Amino acid sequence: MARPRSDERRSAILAAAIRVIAAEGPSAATAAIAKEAGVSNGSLFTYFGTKADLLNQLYLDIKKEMGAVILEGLSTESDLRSQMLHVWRHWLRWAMSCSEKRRVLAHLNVSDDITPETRKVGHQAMVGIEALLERSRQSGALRNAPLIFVAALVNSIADTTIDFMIRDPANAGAHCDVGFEAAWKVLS
Amino acid sequence: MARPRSDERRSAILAAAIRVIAAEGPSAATAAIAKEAGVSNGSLFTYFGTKADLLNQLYLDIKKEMGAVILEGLSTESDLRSQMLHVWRHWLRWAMSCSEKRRVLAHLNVSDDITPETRKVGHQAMVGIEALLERSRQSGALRNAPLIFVAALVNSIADTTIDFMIRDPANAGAHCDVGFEAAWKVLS
Amino acid sequence: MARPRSDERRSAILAAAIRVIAAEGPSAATAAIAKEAGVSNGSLFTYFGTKADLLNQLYLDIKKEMGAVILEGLSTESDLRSQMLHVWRHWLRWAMSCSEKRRVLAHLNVSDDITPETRKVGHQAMVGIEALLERSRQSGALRNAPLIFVAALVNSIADTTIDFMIRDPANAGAHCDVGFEAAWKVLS
Amino acid sequence: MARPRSDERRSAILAAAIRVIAAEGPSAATAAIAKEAGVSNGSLFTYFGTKADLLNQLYLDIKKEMGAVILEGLSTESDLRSQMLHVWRHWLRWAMSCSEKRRVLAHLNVSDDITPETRKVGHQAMVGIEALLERSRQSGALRNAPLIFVAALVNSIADTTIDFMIRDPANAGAHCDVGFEAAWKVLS
DNA sequence: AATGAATGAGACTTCATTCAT
DNA sequence: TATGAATGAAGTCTCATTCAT
Repeated sequence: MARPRSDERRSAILAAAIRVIAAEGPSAATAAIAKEAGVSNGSLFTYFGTKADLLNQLYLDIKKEMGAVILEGLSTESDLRSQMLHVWRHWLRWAMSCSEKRRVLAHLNVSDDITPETRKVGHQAMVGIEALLERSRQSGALRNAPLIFVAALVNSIADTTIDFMIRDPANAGAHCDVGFEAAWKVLS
Repeated sequence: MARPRSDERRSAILAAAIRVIAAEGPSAATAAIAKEAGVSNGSLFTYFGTKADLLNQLYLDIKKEMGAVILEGLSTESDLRSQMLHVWRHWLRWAMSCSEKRRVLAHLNVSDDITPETRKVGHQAMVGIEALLERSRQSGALRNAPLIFVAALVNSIADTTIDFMIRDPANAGAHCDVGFEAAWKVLS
Repeated sequence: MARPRSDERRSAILAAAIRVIAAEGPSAATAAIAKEAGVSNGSLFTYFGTKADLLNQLYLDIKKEMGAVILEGLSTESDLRSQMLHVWRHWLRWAMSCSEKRRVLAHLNVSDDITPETRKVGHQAMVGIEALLERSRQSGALRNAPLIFVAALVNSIADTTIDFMIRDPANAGAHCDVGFEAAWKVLS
Repeated sequence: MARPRSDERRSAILAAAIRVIAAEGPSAATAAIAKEAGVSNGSLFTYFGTKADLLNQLYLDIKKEMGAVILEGLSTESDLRSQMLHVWRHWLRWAMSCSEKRRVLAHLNVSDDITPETRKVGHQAMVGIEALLERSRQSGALRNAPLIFVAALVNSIADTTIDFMIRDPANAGAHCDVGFEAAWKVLS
């Protein structure tokens, strides 16, 4: 009966947080985020009870989007390498086009404000890719290492690759392929 | 005589900074660092004009130590793989035994307080390893990629490996070898 | 029709205010009171235009109830001491059983939000007792002091007595009698 | 070797707190107190770690001063009534001349910020008077009641008396005597 | 040079009150 | 009229940096 809590506002705040945190890091003031969102200082706290809350939800939002984008349109029929390549390109293309989100994610990955619980949930968003990795490494040298270790390795290779693509966009395509080469070698 | 007198104090502050920042992140208060160093609040600022200053010098210090440790005792006569393995083990062993420094480095790597200039200088500390990498990848698939890209890839693989070694010290040796396997595959 | 519709809601808010303010003091949030009353945030302000409003009305409500309870069943035929004793016991018994209201009253008695006007009206609720006091002190040592001063003295003795009864309920009866002894001595 | 922490500043803050809290209650802003003290906002917190800290120390300060003033110049040779009268007059005169301190004390007496520990220590400041009360009531009607109850009764009579003296200073002397009359009756 | 008190800009969060629904 | 989201002023406390001693 009252003005309903608006998803639009919530999203506006999250979007603003991305822009501001990408620019200033997670120590950005909530007031700055609110202002960027065109929302009052206090309003931010009706949507997110705490700054840490906002950070955690932001983390999950981005992580989930990333996980979804990566698997988008993946055909399970093609051979593994093709599937991995598909995933790889989706992944890096997303990261290139949402470089702010990626920056934010990088910041939050080392932030003490993100709870272990949140990290666990965030990890769920990546299980689809892990499954693919599991199959891909089946006959590779690392077939007996812990899967999450292998996943982390591939992830770090992707991250590094993205860094170079962003830093040197002119050769983004080439970097992307080099990165894939490296990742695939690790798996096989 | 322009430098403040006691190198000891300077070192004490840096060492304290490592402990405190490892525990609380780079947002740790300068007062906390000074206290941990057994030095007064204000004294910190005669050795480091600014908090950012302290952070930058700390970054360089650690980076340089890491670079030096890694190359320590490297014999240039053995074959490349052996040399790389030697480096790899030195590197990860150092990271394991100085986990606080590593934590700090991880924090500073994403800190906005570290200037590009500092990063460039820090990079110098790694050129020795880069030379080895250059030779190692000579006949590998990535022989035409930018060297610093390849170096970054190997670096990120090392970082990830260290994470797992610290998280699961019981299997540190195994993780170390898995990581090396991955890195070597990328190079060859 | 100028009044908002539901007296029930109004009462619910006042009752909730007693519970919340007894627990948290007069700085309790209006939102907390509304919630405790099962009423919306904003609704509170259609019944009480202002937080200070609510506090003032609450003060009067409790004061009036107290005044009424005290005189309840007072027979004007018995001798003065018996009447006073009757009043005294009613008074303290009420305070014991409504300790939240008493706490609130104690808080509001020193609150800057209660206006002089409200205090004056609240005082009216006590005139019945004052009349009895006036007769009781007729032949006492304080017969020439201002009545309201004497009333205030007796009132403060009652308050102090109640404090002890609440703090040490096991001996509430004894404390009650000691308090009466003191009050009666002041009057005679 | 640095600028020493100044007792003067500490006192200035406490004095300012008295003025501001007397006027606005204990919810007065620390910033207002600092400003009134001619001290920076943050400086207040080097002298009192917390607002509650300040309040507690303020409470003790006033309570101790009151306790000292009351006993000042008390000759133990005169008869009990004279001693009590001496005390009574000292007490009320102090309260009259330091009405702000008294207001503050009244506020803090009901504040949740004052810890039980502080209250206990504050109570110590009054033991001198309690001893006198103990002797005074020796042969009175309340000789068997708990001493602290009797003390509280006398205290509340004093408080009420002071209220009237402040409210009606023209007759302060008369009120003072009436109050004493009442208190003495309670004891005898 | 060393100390640590002083400063004051901000940070996060709360809350009385207003207003769209 | 009831609701609860929106507002923004305030409040307490922290902290990098300066400065008196």
